[in-house]
Amino acid sequence: MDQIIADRNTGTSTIERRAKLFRGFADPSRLAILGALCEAPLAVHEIVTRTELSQPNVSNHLRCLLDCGLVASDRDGRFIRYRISSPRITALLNDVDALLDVVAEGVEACENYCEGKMLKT
Amino acid sequence: MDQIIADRNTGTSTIERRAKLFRGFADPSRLAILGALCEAPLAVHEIVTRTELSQPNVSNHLRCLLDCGLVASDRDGRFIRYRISSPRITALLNDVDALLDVVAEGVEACENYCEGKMLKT
DNA sequence: GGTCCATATCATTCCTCGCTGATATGTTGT
DNA sequence: ACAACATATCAGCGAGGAATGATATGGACC
Repeated sequence: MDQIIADRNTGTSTIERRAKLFRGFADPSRLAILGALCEAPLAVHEIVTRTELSQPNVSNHLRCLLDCGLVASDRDGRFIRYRISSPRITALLNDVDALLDVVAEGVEACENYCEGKMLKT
Repeated sequence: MDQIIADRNTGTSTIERRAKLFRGFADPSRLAILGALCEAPLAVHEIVTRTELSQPNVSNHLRCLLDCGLVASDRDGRFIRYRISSPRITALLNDVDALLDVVAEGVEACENYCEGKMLKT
């Protein structure tokens, strides 16, 4: 718990880094995108089709995921193909599912905070 | 990606469950609390001292974490001792640190979204 | 070069959530 | 029963960010 106040000089502590990374995953749209990319690399319009999200919305989230280093992109003709940047990401998603097996009902029940937004349509 | 639209009847799809769980971790205050509890079970006032968060704030977050099943509580005299509910949680936190080793700079650089809030003081 | 398609950007709106301050509940010891 | 401490609850404020619609960029093919 020393690290709670550590890195105060750098402006971003270990905890804040963790929180920021978690935030990257804490959105249904981004999870839908990552889930689709976990199966295969996809171009933007393919992601749009599969997730049924709007194109600007997907593009915005992809930029966020790209800046965060969670996905990578390669130009492929007129398309830009996105892919998961590291197998650690799929590993993390699997761990979350494993944890959900234990705490699923609890998470559903939590109405105070973490109400969250729903995936559109 | 069929599961994106699955469970529409239940109101909560797999993706939304995942997002909700991630949200539980996507806050510096809750991460500080969980980090402290990972080392040892603690009473509320001890968490307040270590994290330097306000007492109502800690209490609110603990309620959220308790409802979500991420922590458990036992009465111990006039104290209420909180503890991590499952070793899978510490495992998840370790995975996040492992992923951070890879994408740390990227996450720091992401200014578009996920600006996040800082830990107080 | 011009048109089409794929993708990115911008401004605005709306909603969620975290923090605070005051207060309520509850438990222990005298 | 009362005093003191530990914890929980509540209303209100403020900020961050997600989605939308319109628009801009940019490569590919004729």
